[in-house]
Amino acid sequence: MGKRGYHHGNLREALVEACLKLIEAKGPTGFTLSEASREAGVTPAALYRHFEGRDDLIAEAARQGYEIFADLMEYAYSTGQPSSLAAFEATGRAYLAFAQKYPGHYIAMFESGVSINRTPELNAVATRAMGVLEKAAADLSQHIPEEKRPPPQMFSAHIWAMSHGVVELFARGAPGTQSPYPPDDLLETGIGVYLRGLGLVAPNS
Amino acid sequence: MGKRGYHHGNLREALVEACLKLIEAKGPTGFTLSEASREAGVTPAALYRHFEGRDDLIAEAARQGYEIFADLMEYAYSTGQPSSLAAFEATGRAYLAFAQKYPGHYIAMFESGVSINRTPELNAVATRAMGVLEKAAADLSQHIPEEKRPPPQMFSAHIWAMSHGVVELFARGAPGTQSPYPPDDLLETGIGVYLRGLGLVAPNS
DNA sequence: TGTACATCAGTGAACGCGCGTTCACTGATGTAC
DNA sequence: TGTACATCAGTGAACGCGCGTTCACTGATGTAC
Repeated sequence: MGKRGYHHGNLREALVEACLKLIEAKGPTGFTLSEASREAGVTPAALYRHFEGRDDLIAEAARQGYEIFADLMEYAYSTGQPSSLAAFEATGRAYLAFAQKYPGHYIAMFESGVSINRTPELNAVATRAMGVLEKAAADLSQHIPEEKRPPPQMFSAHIWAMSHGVVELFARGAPGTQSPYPPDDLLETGIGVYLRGLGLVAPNS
Repeated sequence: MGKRGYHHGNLREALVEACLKLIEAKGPTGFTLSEASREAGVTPAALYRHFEGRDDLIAEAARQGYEIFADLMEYAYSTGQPSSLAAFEATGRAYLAFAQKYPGHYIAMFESGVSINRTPELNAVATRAMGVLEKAAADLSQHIPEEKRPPPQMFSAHIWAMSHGVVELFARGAPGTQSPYPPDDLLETGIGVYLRGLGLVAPNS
């Protein structure tokens, strides 16, 4: 493990990790490929053995992120079964937990400008990940009286938006935007109010 | 107006505009000061007559953004008076409208990493802007039965998070994240459900 | 109206630097026999 | 177990380039008299 002299052994991964670290620190366009190579303990030219360039590197970071994300979301979803409410709330918590534990991946996925259609694999894994959230929303919306049931896609878009907003504004060290509430509580209560608005949880619980 | 030969006439503003345009196109760290100067039709050195450097330039862009934003929010708020619900909803719409009309400013304000505490003026105008949202939320929360009333700061954090999430995910040409609903509708309905959850609008309206 | 002078915004040359990308190379690893 | 050879991951030198920042300068504008 680590470098064993001339051959690194696992350079591709080391470069992705360097990239994640730098993205976290300086944003997706705030670092250079030379920095990433240096961080991995290798000449800049070596990077080109593994990636076509910057976009390719970031896309791989995003792909790995979606992979982890999809797994976490699937696990959370199944954890809450058979209650569709519990499953839904678990995915919400998993979303935030992922963003906090893997900020570099999160940024690569949602803030770097990599297109999800860049490669078929990227598209596939991203679809799998977002599919869990949509499924959880669709399950849950079965319980809403039909006449006041929003389309599940709209439902999940609302939840995704609130989750993403909480992450961006309150979970990162955003400048001057700290709120007196921890992000977990904010998301939990926000989703709670929203679900109450849909008639999915008791009005005065 | 425009450049009149040797003296530009309004270079400071021209540089801010170039900066906004470039931020919009390439993100807050994706452009160089040389590009910005070139865009303004001027030597890179000229920029230093007006700004200390990159951060200073972006901070000024953000400051101007907060100024516009605060005015828009105040106008929207007063428009909805005397109904606190109407005032609140108007500020929500104004938020989204601002983000769409001034994407460069929006990014400089909320995604560039400029600290709101960089200068006293920046802090002051940012506080003024966010204060409107908080005031609208506080007004409205008077109408919530006391025992189920969340703290107004939490209330406004929820709304801000959802608004920001809608902007980031659905209002920009985000990669592969387009939803079948226009952002305006998404935000309107999302806030609607949320307010219903607080008992602020009729359950089946 | 004209002239002399102060002010100051923008110039252009210069600097050292690190960047992305290429290339022929070299040295470590794996494998056939 | 040993040897010859193929493979291939990483090197290091090289390139041209644009960057940020400085500096003494120049030329336009404003103003005092």
